[in-house]
This record gives sequence, C-alpha cells and structure tokens, in this order.
Amino acid sequence: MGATGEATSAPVDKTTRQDLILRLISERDLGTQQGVVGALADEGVEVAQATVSRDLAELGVLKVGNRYLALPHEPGSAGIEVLPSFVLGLTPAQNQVVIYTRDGTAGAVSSVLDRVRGLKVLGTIAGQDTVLAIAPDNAAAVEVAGLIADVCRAKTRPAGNVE
Amino acid sequence: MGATGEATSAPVDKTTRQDLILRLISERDLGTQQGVVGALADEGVEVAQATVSRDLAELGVLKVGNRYLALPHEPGSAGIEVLPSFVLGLTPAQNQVVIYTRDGTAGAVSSVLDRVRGLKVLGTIAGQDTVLAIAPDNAAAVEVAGLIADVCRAKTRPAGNVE
DNA sequence: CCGATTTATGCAGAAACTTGAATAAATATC
DNA sequence: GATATTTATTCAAGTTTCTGCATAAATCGG
Repeated sequence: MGATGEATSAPVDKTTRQDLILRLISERDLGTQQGVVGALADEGVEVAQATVSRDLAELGVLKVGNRYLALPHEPGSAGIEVLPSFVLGLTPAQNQVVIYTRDGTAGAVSSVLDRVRGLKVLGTIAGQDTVLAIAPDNAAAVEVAGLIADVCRAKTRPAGNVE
Repeated sequence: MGATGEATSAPVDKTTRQDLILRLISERDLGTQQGVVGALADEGVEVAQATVSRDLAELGVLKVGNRYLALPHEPGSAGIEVLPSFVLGLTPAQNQVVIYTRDGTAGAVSSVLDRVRGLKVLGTIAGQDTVLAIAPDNAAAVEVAGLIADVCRAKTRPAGNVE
C-alpha cells in the first residue's frame, strides 16, 4: 500500500504522535505549528494546532530562527539553550568539532552536548576551555557545527513552558 | 516529627507508592500481599490488597519461595526468572560470584544479570559456560550468590501478568 | 504603532486510568 | 480431597488526562 500520504488511519496515541513530530521536524523543514499540523496530516494523523503547541512544549523542541529543532534533552538538566552563554566559537575539522568556550566551562558544555538527544555526536572530550565533539563523519561534524552555531547566533527560544 | 509509623499522611500517587513497595520488600521480610498492605500502612499509605496485587504485577516483583524479591528488570527483556534454565551451579569467591552455566549460555546469563535492577553487581564477564559477576565486596557477593541460588532452587513465579 | 501571523491558554466534553469492594481463581495445608 | 490462605479479576465509581474549539497573548513585518 501507499508509502506516503495515508488518509485517516488508526487514531494514534500521544506518545506515538510526539515521536512522529520529532521525526517530521528532523526530516522536513518545518517552521510553524500549522506546518506541523499539515505534516502530521500527510501521515494520517489529524490534530489541532493547540495540540501541536502543547506537544512541542512537552518535547522541549526549540525554534531556532525559522526552524524547529528536534533536540530535546533530558528533562531537568541543562539543555542546548544554555550554549550561547558558554560557547565563544567553533570550527569543524574532519569528523570533529572543536568548540571554544569560556574558561572553565568546557566541562559543562560537553556535558550538555552529551545529554542532547538527536545530536549526531558520538562522544565529547573536554579540556579547560575547549571541547572536542566527535561525530561519525565529516558531514555530521559540519551539520553539528552549523547547528550549534545557529543556536548560539539566532534568537533561541524554548517552544514552551511545560508546567 | 516521628521518624517511623506516620498515621495517615498525604495521599501518595501510584509511582511513589510503587517505589515505596520496592523499598519495603527489600528492607523487610514480606511474603504476602496482606503483609505489604500492612507495611504500607506503617508508612502512612493505605491501599487495598487488590492494589498491591496490581502493583507487584506491574513492578515485575518475583516471589521466591516465601519472600518477595525486588528485582524488577527492564521491561521487554529476559529477566531473572530465566536463570533456572541456564544456571548449573555457582560459588562466591572473594567479591566475586562464579556462575557455571549450560554451554554457550554464559553470555545470556551475564546479559540478564547486567539488566536486573537492584542486584548488587558491579559488572560481569562471560566466557562460554562461566560467568564472573563482580560485587562490591564479599558480603555483597555472598548475598548475590544466595539470591541466585534461591531463584534457581525455589519455585519461582512472576508476581503477575501486566497486560 | 498597526495589522497579520503565530503561539499559548481557559474551558468543556470524551476517553483513559486508578482504585476499592466483592468475588472468583489459585495455591497451600492438613 | 476439604478447608484455609493467598492472589487475581470484575465491576463501578472517582479522578486524571487528553484534545478541540474559541480566544487571548505574543511576535513579526512594514
């Protein structure tokens, strides 16, 4: 049967829908909740914008500039949104990203990077003011670097306040 | 205020109660659901036996012989109840437990031991038909050995079938 | 600053979950 | 094997969660 664009299929539960949202905003270029509603509809999941609003908040999805980023982190711990306070610069090199941080904060930055789910980072090594993030390959390293740069540059705002 | 034996305190939610149950059956020697109800009451948590029955089932608590064991494992993976099929014998040595298994099943046994929460095992090493389980100290090793022996000897039955 | 777009929230009905009482089923004891 | 004990399950509240609708609040583009 059809690979894409089902009509109305079985009603999915909240968890399934939220997993789907995480996948969709990784694959497609989604920047509005209405867009997410449409993308969900393409997959046969029909919900209201209000629901997407609440889902994004619960998932901890960030909106960087004009794009949602599926980078939720462990609840309760510092997330990627603290990076702008610590990161001074960064540069991809081979399959690595070298990240320059305020002195003494490299450990914290590496800790954050380790905890962010969805980031293509295999592992990190932290010095005093430098973090080395190891990615699977150069493409991933470039992607990660771009992502972190975006987060640090653009006005980043959490997609919501989970109660 | 009193350290033990509160009267009726704030109504606790399901998760809190289940955590408490895990702790109680580790500390005390509980062998019946009515006993668990009583132990909970001592802590100021009043519930019916039916609730305890459902809790034990959800928690995956085992009843070995005449005693509940708080050894829940990752849901969906093989748990401690498969050990009798694989384990032939075992002996504590220093802070380790040497476990003799059916040939080829040492890996599976070690995998199970690694996944069982609440077991005082730091790590395991598996050969072909032998598993070495490393405990913090001799006392822990003896305890673990006794536990595994009990599980293999006594009629072990899962405390329930979660739907 | 104004209108348009995007996002968040109060509310209400629906659905799902939780739990105790009663009772059935299973297990142990003699 | 009969009885007593222990555990599981059915049923019916009571409670919580979920979600759309309508609307308020916030943000963006001139």
